[in-house]
Amino acid sequence: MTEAEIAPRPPTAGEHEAYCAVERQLAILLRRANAFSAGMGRKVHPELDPGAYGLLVRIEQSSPMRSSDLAAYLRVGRATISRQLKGLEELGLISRSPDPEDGRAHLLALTPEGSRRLHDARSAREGQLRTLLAAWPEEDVRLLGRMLERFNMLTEGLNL
Amino acid sequence: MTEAEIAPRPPTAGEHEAYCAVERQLAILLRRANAFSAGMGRKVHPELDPGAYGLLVRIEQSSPMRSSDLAAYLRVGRATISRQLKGLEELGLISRSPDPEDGRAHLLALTPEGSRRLHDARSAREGQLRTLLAAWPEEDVRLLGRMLERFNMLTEGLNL
DNA sequence: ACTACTTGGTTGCCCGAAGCAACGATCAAC
DNA sequence: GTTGATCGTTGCTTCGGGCAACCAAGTAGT
Repeated sequence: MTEAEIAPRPPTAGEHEAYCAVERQLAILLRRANAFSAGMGRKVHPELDPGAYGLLVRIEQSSPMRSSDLAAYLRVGRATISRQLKGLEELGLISRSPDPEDGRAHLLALTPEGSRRLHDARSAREGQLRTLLAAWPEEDVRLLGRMLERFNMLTEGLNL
Repeated sequence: MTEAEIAPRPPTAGEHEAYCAVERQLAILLRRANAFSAGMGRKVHPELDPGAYGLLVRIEQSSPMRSSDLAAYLRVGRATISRQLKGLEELGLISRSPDPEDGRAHLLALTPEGSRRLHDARSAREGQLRTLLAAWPEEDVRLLGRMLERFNMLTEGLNL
């Protein structure tokens, strides 16, 4: 506890353990990510596939936006986004209008129907999370949210 | 802070906000999960695909184990596990020996080579995490690890 | 002991997600 | 105005994963 401050760079044993724990738990979570979000999405709405939910969330909070930005934000190629957006447009959940300032780009926005569906899905997911975290005190839930937010912010500007 | 204990069930406004924050950040993390673990795995070892890492971790800490248990733990079907294990066996990273107590089951274990590769990959991943979390004080890293662990434990016995 | 059901594991078939490359269309710069 | 970069879309492929069928091996019922 005393030598930690003296040596800022050498790989401390306790430091190693802390990173290793994060690495371990993150590996578990990421490995289960598919099954988890599928499980969440399945109960929310059969037709609104799990992947689409993440798109709608982002579109809502940053519309109007271009699909390239969405792709960069989610760390996937533009091709993937394009296909998923096509599906969402056919379902009438989003609209793609040409950007008046850039003839190449399209501006994305939620339709009223899309907005309604998103809010339904969100409250359903919140309900599932509520039952999952039922045993936690509210303060811990809040803390988990903050830690996840901080972690997500780290990967924001990164092209890893 | 006073009324929370009195009313254990009504959906408090602050409570709602807390769950909503977790839901939001979790959605982001899960949506990026593919790209993230792919990014981690790519730099670790080109031939050891990202999904395999999670299997090796679990096999190491719980060997000898059966593939069904592995499937249940990772929330995927036995078919998926079977295929991935076949690949790992062909690479010489794991061994599947018949269970002496149950003629149907196979017992999984890491080979020395598999153990070596796993440790290499783990320290590489820890290194990446270290650069990612470089700005965090050690205590926060530890806290993140604990919160993730608690969250993962919630989904442990669950068949969601 | 013979049959019937259950469980562990593998394989075939299919689907969805995602990357890569190529393309048309549109800016931007020189 | 020609060249180069950028935005979006589409074909092709790969990979992960679910579903169902199957075999082998336990387990239970009679």
